[in-house]
Amino acid sequence: MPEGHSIHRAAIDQRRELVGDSIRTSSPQGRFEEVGLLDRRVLVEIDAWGKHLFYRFAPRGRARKDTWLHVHLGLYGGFTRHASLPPPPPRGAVRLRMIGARVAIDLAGPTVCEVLDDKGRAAVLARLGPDPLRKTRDGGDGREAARRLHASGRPIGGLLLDQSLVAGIGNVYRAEILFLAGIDPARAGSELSAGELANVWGLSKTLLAAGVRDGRIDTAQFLRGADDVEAMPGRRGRSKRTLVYHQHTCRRCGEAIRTGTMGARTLFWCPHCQQ
DNA sequence: AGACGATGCGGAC
DNA sequence: TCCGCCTCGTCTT
Repeated sequence: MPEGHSIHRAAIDQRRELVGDSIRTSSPQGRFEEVGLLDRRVLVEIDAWGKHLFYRFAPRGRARKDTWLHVHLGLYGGFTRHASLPPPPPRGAVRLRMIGARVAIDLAGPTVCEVLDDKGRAAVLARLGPDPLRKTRDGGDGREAARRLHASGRPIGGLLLDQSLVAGIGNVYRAEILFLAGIDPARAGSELSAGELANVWGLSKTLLAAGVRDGRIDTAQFLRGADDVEAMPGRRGRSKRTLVYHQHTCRRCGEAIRTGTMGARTLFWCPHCQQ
């Protein structure tokens, strides 16, 4: 489920159906102990930054300050939407259930589900680099991201997973971005030209935005002649189409795709197309 | 019934 | 560098 595109997709969908409502919150599974702090507050905004979601709740009673719900899905977290109210009994381990006036949303398996004040939220944001899916704070032209990537002598394949440099890219997109950019993942960030860094940023924007639009990862659409790439079986019906991630043969040149570990994750690349 | 893996990441060593 | 978190569909026994 979760690279940056899934998070922004969830923000868009939930914004439409939850924002403006007074939300009933509960933790059926019981592992979210602060859940009562949010109950019956009005949800006024949902914001996504990289792989993080922030839900802003209006003050209740005499309180003055907004309260933020911070969610990070981690590796296997996910949302389930219930269109009919009241929602059916929770299925599986539901950490948080939010019931609005129109829909109910269940959250299961997140790495992070916590209540934050403004300060706490700012501290999370301070650890994140620019997000190519955002239009402000250098989500714009990518100069800040290029600066951060260029400042490191570590391999670009690892840098793209470092959320403090660029926020939102995960293991699938890093492989696809570097393939389409024609960059060998082992090259140092400091070694990349301004043009290459601009290209990495542009591809990050383009590929992630397509992921938001499509509701899945489909990078095969960006390589001419790769229309026949087969969709990989996905866990929840959604399947992805990739050019190098979990592929054996290069779609462009036919060379065998190489695999290795970089940034503690499996990296896929084409030794011929990525120099 | 049990093992395994997955688009993530912080913390211990 | 490795472990553990904590979830669940799929595959194996």
